[in-house]
Amino acid sequence: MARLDDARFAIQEGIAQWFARQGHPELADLADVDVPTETGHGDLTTSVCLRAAKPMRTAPQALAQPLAEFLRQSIPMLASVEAAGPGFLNFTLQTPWLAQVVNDIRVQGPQYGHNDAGQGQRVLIEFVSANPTGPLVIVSGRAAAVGDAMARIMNVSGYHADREFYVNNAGNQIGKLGHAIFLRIQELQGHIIEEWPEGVYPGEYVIEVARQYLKQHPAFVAEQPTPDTLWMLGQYGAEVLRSEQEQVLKTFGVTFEHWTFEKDLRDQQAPEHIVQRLEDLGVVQEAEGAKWFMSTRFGDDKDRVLVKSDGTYTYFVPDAAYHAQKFERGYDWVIDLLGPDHHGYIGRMRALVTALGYAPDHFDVMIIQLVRLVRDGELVRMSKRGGQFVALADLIEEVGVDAARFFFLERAPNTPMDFDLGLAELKSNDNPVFYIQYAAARIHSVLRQWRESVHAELIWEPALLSQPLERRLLFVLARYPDIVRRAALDRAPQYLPKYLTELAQAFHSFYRQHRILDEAPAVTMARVALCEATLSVLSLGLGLLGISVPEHM
RNA sequence: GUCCCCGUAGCUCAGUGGAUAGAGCGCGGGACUUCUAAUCCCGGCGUCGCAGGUUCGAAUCCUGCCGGGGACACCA
Repeated sequence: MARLDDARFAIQEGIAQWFARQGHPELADLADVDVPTETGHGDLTTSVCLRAAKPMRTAPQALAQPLAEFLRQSIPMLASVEAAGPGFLNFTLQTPWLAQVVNDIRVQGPQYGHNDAGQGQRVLIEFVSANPTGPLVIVSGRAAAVGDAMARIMNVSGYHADREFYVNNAGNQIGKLGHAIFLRIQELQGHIIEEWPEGVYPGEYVIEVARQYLKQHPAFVAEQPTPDTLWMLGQYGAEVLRSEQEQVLKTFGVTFEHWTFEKDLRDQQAPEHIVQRLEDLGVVQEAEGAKWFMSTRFGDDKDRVLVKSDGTYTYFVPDAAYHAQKFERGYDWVIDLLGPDHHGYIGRMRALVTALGYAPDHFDVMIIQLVRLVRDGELVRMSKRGGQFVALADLIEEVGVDAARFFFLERAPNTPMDFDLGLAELKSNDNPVFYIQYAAARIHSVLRQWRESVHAELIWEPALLSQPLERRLLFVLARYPDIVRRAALDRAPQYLPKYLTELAQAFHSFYRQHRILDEAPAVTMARVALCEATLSVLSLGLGLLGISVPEHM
């Protein structure tokens, strides 16, 4: 149990007791106890008097005074309880009690911040899932950073989260890729390609794939582009490109527990099965020569075609089969990270989940908005279609994994972002990643000198951490478990970068104001303990983001 | 036309129905013979797009409107 929660529960308990004594036990539910948004309103605050005044037919202030008095006397870890403003109660924690958070952090070690928000539920997070027809682009990096961080955050929040990459290696685009490879091979074998057919990838990277194929199959001669040949080349290219994507993601610190291939699902006749299953449920009808899923019955805008009049499936069918399979695999939560162009897809997929009898509110879609690259205030153009684009691999090479991940995670996933290349490259105070890492490096440096020095081993004394800047740092450290839990429940990884910036700031202020090593031994001991705790939380938090913790900078 | 997301400080953005709406950047000033100055300290009057509504209380919830972006295929 986290320290701040202990205080929160003690206060809620006290409030419940007091309301019970007033003959209103039901009002205890109104007791919110939160960290105030503004400093100067205590460590924790409640608006319960404002909420309870009406049902009790009295003024908030009339409740605040006696309740404050009661809580002051009944809750030991409180230093003060103040009635303030229109009827808020502001609580200040006893500093030595708060200082014990340093021990909590030491004792819990890597478990600090773990919480049970997920109650053991299994979660499948599907993300990136880029078509295997080219290198990963920038927005895939954003999805990778967000999906991976969400998995890490949920895994310390009582969920069992798995990461999954879905490979669309069975659709038309594979044929087009095959065609592009075929044409490139022809080029390499001396043909001149007059013009590129519509829809065939002209990207330069295809030349490399073609070259590689020829190296492995020197006898191949590109003459007739038969469907079989194009399909075979497409499969070959898809696997080469998918494998390159996997490597780039690995460099980026992102690995997947599962890779699911559309082709495997097709081979297992999953599309046939899902159509059959929907037919058995009586939610399919034929019209205009096609088979339709009556998704409007389940809240969708319009019904969706499953089987076209030419007898082939729409892309929705394999996707539907895939999502059904996710739930069948025993996941309690299915989370998809999708691009903004897919939001129309949410309604039909949720309708499907509902039709199949799974819990639609356990199907979450996080929309990952577009990323625009900016340098010196100007847009850096990227366009996959034109064959020129900025690849994720280039971005990583240019700004490094840590800066890239931090910038992607800093903002709410579902708002469009400008990625400032100039700022990310900067190894200076303006770069927020270095600001946080610098705090860790400073602590490492201090602790190194501490270990190398001659000193007595004392038990550190919490009462010695009483300076305002020490207290501020203690309080930020105590908030960490809350931040992690909220990030997990709200699916909001951006809470962590913000928190870590605050933590680094609290540390830098403290460090600038106070000496650590050349104080009286007992003071040094307490501050060393505080530094260790800070380093520990910085490391845990950066770890959840997949960002390194340097010992030197 | 229908639906979704977004409009908050010069810029980039936080903001969980609560108090005087906050950070970073930029700009100006100051601080190192001291454990890493990649740091710290000081400086913030903004129609929270507009108008209604709900509420003791709204940037936050509801309705309408304005502006920006996106989605609305028997394409994937």
